[in-house]
Amino acid sequence: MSMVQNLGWGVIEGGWRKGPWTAEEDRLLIQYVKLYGEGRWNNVTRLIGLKRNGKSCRLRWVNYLRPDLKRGQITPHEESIILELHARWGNRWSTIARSLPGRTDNEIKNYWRTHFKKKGEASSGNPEKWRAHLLRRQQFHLQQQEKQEENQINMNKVVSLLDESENRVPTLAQMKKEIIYQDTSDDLGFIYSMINGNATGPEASTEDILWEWLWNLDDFHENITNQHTSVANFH
DNA sequence: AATCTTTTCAACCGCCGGGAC
DNA sequence: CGTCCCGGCGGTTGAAAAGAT
Repeated sequence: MSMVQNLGWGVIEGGWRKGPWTAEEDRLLIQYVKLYGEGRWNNVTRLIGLKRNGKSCRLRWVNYLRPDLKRGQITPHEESIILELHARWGNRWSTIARSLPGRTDNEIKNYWRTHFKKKGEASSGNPEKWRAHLLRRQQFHLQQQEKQEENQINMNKVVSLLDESENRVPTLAQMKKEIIYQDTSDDLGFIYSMINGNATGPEASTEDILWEWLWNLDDFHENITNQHTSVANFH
């Protein structure tokens, strides 16, 4: 096996790079898609000079770089869809993924395996862990709600600004920038501080009630997001 | 603070089906 | 026909992150 120059992670094997992608490699792949579109992945090396085989490039694009990907934690709503469709289809991850816009089969597969694979991991066998899981998510979504309310306030500012000054484009662009910045700030540190602080769970409340509550939060979140999008598109 | 254990998830692999030649 | 190439799928891996001791 003289072709293999290094068995370690992220180094050259037989002329192709493998392992985790660098920012520069991502840049090149994005450049490729911009110039030549998605597909024909084995042309990437020839046309852009990225030393990755076609399969690796495709995977990186569809699972990570695609701009229509929805990042961040799986929502309770999404989780319920995953559970429902998995019950119906089994491990047909790509089929399931088609019902979850912005989520990849890989992501769903990982999620299901880590949360529901082992018998009783979360659901029946290990109530403490399951409750901790629900609590963590509950706190997350509460925080999410606060963030969205903040954004709502900013959005109102934008709207009133729009009303006042008919054609002040630069000001509006500035506000948009501000909102987008807040929207994408992805600091999860608060979750842990909240858990450490007052982590006495929703004691004997039945799961069903909690679920319903989480669903409402989720719907609220989606509402706000949609409003935000429609304003952002209105420039 | 240090080390050992567990979990997560990005990226790999082999396999397969479809289309081009 | 065959066979070669590509892309898509699902299972698996192991480095890094998180958690436990």
